[in-house]
Amino acid sequence: MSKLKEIYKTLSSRYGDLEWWPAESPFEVIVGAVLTQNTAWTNVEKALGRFEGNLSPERILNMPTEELEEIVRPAGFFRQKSRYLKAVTEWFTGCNCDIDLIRSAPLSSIRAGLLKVRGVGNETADSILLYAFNLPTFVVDAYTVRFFGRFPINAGNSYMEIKDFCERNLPKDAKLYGDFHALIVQNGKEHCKKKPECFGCPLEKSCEKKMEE
DNA sequence: CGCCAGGGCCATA
DNA sequence: TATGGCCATGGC
Repeated sequence: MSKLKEIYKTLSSRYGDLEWWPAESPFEVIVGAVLTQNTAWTNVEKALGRFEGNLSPERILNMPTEELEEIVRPAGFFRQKSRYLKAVTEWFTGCNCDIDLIRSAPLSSIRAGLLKVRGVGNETADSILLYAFNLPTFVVDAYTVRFFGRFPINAGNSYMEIKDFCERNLPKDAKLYGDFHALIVQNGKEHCKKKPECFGCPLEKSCEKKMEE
C-alpha cells in the first residue's frame, strides 16, 4: 500500500465519512465552486440561499447582471463572481446541461474546456469535474498544499505537481479522491496555524507525541 | 479592531 | 515562470 493510501486510511479512521459538498444538483456544485473561491463556505451558503430554491442555468443566463450581483454579494468578490457564473453557465448550457454527454468525453478534454472559461482555474475546474460530474481528478487547494508540506514526502510544490503526485499514488477513483480531499480540509481546519508544531494528523512525526497521550 | 477564508485574473519582469 | 496587486463579504 502506498504511503498516500496509508495517510488516507489514517485520516479516514479518524474523521469517518464527511458530508462534503452536499448539493441538490450538479449545477449547484458548479455555482458553489465559483462562489467559494477564496471565500468561507458559510458565505457561499448565504449566497446560495438567496436563489431561494430557484437555481437553474436559464435563470442565471436571463437574469440581469445587477440582480445576480445582489444575490451572490454575501460570497464576496460579487462583481467578478457574477461574471464568472454567467461564463461557466454558458459553457454548461453549451454542453446541453447534459451530464452524461459531458462525461462521455475524455476527462482531459473536459478539463481543458473548463479552463478556457472565464473565472475557472485549476481548482475550480477540478472541483466541478470531481464533485459535479463524479470524474476522478484530484483537487488541490490551499489546505492540500499546506497538508503535504507537513509530510516528509515530496509531493511537489505547484498545483499540477501535487495533483499528479496524488493521482500517481492512488487508484483512479472519484469517490476516493473526493473523500480524501474532504479529509484533508477537515484536518487542515483542525490544524492550529499559530502553533505549527501542533499538527492534526497522527502520521505526522510532530504529532506522534500527542498521539501517545 | 485586524485577519482571512475550499482562487483567479492581470500586469510586470 | 513567478511574483504582486486586486477583488469583497462575514465570522471570529
